Amino acid sequence: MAKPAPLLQGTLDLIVLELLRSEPTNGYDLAQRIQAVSRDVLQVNAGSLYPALYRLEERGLVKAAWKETDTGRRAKVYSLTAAGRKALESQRAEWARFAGALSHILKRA
Amino acid sequence: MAKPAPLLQGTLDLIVLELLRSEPTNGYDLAQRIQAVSRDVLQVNAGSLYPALYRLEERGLVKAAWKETDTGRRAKVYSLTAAGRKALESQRAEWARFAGALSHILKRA
DNA sequence: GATCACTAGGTTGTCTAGTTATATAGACGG
DNA sequence: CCGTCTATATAACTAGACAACCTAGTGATC
Repeated sequence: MAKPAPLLQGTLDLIVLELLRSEPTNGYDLAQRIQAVSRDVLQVNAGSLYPALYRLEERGLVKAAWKETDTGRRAKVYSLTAAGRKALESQRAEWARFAGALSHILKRA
Repeated sequence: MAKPAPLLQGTLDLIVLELLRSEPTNGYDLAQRIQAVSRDVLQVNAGSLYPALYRLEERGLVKAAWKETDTGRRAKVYSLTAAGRKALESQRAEWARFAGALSHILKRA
C-alpha cells in the first residue's frame, strides 16, 4: 500500500464539507470515511480533523449536536448549515479552477 | 478578472519544476510565466517564489547560474538537475493521485 | 535631469493549518 | 482485568504561503 499523501493545505475543509453534505456524522467516522472513499489515498489524522471542525463551526459552516450512537456511545454529530452548503459550492468551484489550471500546466508536456 | 486563487501549499514546487523543465529561466520571468500559462488563475508572490527556489536549490533539484539577459540585466537563471527531473516525476505522480482521489470524492455527487 | 515604470532579486514578519504525540474515558471481548 | 476499539481533545512544532517592504539598474517621457 502506497503511503497516503499528505493533505494539501486548504483541501481538508472541502473534503469535510462534501462528506457532511452527503451525510452528517461525527469526527471519528468522518476520518474513516475519508480514507475509505479515497481508497486509502487520503488520510486525515485526528489532530488535523478536530481543529478543522472547530474552525468550520466557528465560521458557521457546520453545526454540532451531541448524540448517542447505536452502540451507546456519545458522539458529536456535525451537519452542514445553509452557509456551509454555500461555502461548499464555492470551494468546489475554486478547486476546479485550481486543479484545471495546474493540470493544464502539467499537460503541456 | 476573477482574483487568482491562493496557491495550495505544496504545489509551488511542482509548478516551478515543471516550468523549469520546459525552459530554464529566472525567478522574475518564472512568476510571469506561471500567471500566463495558467491564464491568470495562478499567481505567485515573490515572497513565496524566491524562498521556494532556495529550498529547491538546497535540495539539489535545481541549480542557479548568473547570466545576462538580452537587455543587459543580470539574472539568476535556474535549471533542473537530474535529481530535479526525478523529483518532478514523483511529484507529478503524487499530484495525480491526490487530485484523482479528491475529484472522485467530489464526483459522487 | 527629474520622474516614472519596469526588470530583477531579495528580506521580514505574520498567519494558517497540518503533523506528531499524548491524554482521557467509556464499551466490549476474551 | 486487560487490551482494543470508539470517540474527542489539546499542545508543541513546523512548513510554507502572503503582504509589505527594500535595493538597484534600465529606459522612456516630460
